[in-house]
Amino acid sequence: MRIATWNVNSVRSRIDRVMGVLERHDLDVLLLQETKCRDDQFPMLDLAAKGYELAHHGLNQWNGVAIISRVGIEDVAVGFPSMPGFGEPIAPEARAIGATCGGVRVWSLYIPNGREIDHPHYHYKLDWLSRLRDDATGWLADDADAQILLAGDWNIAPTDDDVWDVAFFEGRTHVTAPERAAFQAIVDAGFSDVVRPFTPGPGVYTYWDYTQLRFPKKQGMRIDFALASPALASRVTDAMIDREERKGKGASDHAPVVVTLD
DNA sequence: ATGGTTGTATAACAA
Repeated sequence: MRIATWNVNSVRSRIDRVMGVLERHDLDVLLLQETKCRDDQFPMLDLAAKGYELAHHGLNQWNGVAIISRVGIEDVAVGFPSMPGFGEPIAPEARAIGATCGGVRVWSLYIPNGREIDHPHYHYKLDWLSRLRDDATGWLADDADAQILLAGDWNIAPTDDDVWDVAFFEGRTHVTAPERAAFQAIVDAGFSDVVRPFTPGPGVYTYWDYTQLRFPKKQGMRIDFALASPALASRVTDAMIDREERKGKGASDHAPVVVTLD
């Protein structure tokens, strides 16, 4: 079984690349973030022809998360139970969707960006991660053998090796101590990064800004992660970051992250 | 040069 996560940055503008990623990696499950469309706008025709089912949660042009699966989609959950909204008045956001696919509970997660340190969105980001940690801790408490994958765009570089220049990020989000602590708290709850052992750093990234020729200059960030529960982590036999997908005209600014299970 | 690029509800936007 093979599962990938990818911040696609608009599924409508990149459906051909989505089909290519599914085929190239022989994916059973693809978790997407930033689909940037409502449920009724999702381009499903080619996917259905290839035997894939869809669970999508999209409300507007900004967010949107999806699960594409050819091994079934059961018990779909729109958001995790304690997930907070954002804004004034507080509005729900399409940043998490969960389902059981082929016996694995998968979550496609689009963690809030944070925008700027101490911006209201930054505090929302930390609250969002704290509530995810609390819920995920409960899932493992209910069933220590649960096979759960928390995967997506975390908008956090957990270590200095995960950014191209530490000095550049001073005073910016994604690398601050509270964000890194929030990420580590989920690791401490029992969810381990199953990709890093197969893609050791530094200099290994999943995201490159569109501007400033960041990709050809190899100036990226590792911010997309697949965190697995203990029972699922023990099944992982391989993982890779599909840097090739970032090349060429019409690429997303993120690369797919692919995990292979026994 | 608070600059560049890309997405879409084309905005005094979000990423």
